[in-house]
Amino acid sequence: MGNSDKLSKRQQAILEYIEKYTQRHSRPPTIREIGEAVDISSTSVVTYNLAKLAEKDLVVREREVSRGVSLTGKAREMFGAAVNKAQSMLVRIPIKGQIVAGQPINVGNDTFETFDEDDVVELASSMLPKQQRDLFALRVSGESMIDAMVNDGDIVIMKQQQTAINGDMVAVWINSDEATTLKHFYHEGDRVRLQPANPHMGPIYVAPEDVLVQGKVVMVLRQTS
Amino acid sequence: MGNSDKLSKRQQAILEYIEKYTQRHSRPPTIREIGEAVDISSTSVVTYNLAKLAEKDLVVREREVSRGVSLTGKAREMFGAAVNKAQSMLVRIPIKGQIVAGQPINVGNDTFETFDEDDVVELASSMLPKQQRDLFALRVSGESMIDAMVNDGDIVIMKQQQTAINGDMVAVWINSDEATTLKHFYHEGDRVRLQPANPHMGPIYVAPEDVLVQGKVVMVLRQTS
DNA sequence: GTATAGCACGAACAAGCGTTCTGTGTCAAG
DNA sequence: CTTGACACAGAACGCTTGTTCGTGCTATAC
Repeated sequence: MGNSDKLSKRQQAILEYIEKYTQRHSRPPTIREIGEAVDISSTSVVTYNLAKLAEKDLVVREREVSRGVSLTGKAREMFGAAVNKAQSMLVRIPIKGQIVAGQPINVGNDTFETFDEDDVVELASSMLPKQQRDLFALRVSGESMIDAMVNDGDIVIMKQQQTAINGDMVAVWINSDEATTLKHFYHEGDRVRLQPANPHMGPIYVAPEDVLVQGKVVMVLRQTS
Repeated sequence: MGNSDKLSKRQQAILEYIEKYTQRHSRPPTIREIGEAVDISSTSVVTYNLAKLAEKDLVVREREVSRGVSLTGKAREMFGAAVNKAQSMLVRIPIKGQIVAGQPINVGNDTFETFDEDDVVELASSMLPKQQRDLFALRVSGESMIDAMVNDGDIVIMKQQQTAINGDMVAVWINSDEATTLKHFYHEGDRVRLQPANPHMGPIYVAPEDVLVQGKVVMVLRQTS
């Protein structure tokens, strides 16, 4: 509010330099480095401007500590920079292969610990369920999952489990059909109802011993560009 | 290979301390801070151990620079920490509202600079196109996008643009229908073909002046748990 | 004309911090 | 028993880095 909230050009440049330097060097700059970068020849002028930025809650300073300057969350949001909070970490999920209608999912006994760079999906932990163990990804091959509104080429993030509770979207192998399908799973008395995600389509009913739950779907991703 | 690859307990503790301190303070520790933390009373012993860790490609040192120590990627992977590579940053995309069939998308002229924490999608930059300006998210309301295999509740990540090239998945407003739809866009002579993503459904044809491209879809997200 | 605030500057100083030097102890190998 | 490698230790030093002080210029308010 008012003129006091405006930043001088020098102050704006200082903030940008701190952000860029910290990203690049994994540590904040010194007072002298800031001065050199924004064309201030005196360390006391840098200190004066940092004090002003601290008043505006854009930097935090620690006295008599080398490189004791950091940007506040408010400052980082000014840049639209990705704010890496403790709970929003990147999670890398291996793409274990493909999901194809005519064969069961092969997730094997791999421990997912060594995998190629090309075969991972990176997601923010905030987008995933709390329990992030046993996650893997499969890429859909073919049009057989369209009733689940999952297209050829989509990526399905799954949690490895062999049971389902009502409403779970699961990958099931149906023995009698020799097919894998993605559907919402419901126990109904002595049979299992498999409900497509597409509300215009009807369910199918199978004997419990005819289905094998191969995993629970936690997310579907479609990249269109 | 052999004993020389093993870390001493001191060296292991030093790496862990550097990692933890850097996460917590947004800057690396000093030689003296490391010494205090792992019970080494002499700065020269810390320096000696850091030199050993550098030989093993676990830290990088910069000479005669305060806090000039950082962990290598190899060291971070040892902890199973999320590896934040330069190209894999978290990007936060605001959820600007809903996409509903009977009204055009309202993205307004907002600059996306202030938004609630609850209304963002966090994604790895590796999952997004190179050009990440002008991205926003909309949550789908209703079943009108089912021909695009997009379900009620799905999140659509869009890029703000008003033109389309052939094959782009776009959100278009059709004046004569008074409807928003998501379809693949093709110029065909003097008309526009809008092709549903569901391969079992046929295209619609509209006059170019009857459609308004409101954005290009770059990703669709469905959370099922 | 005076006072105040904002912004700038150089110099000096103080504290932080990394490097170097010298010395010691332990252990394994010869 | 000797030697060499490894790990450790304290002290001193030198450089890096942050703080303080005094000064100057401009704009604004009274």
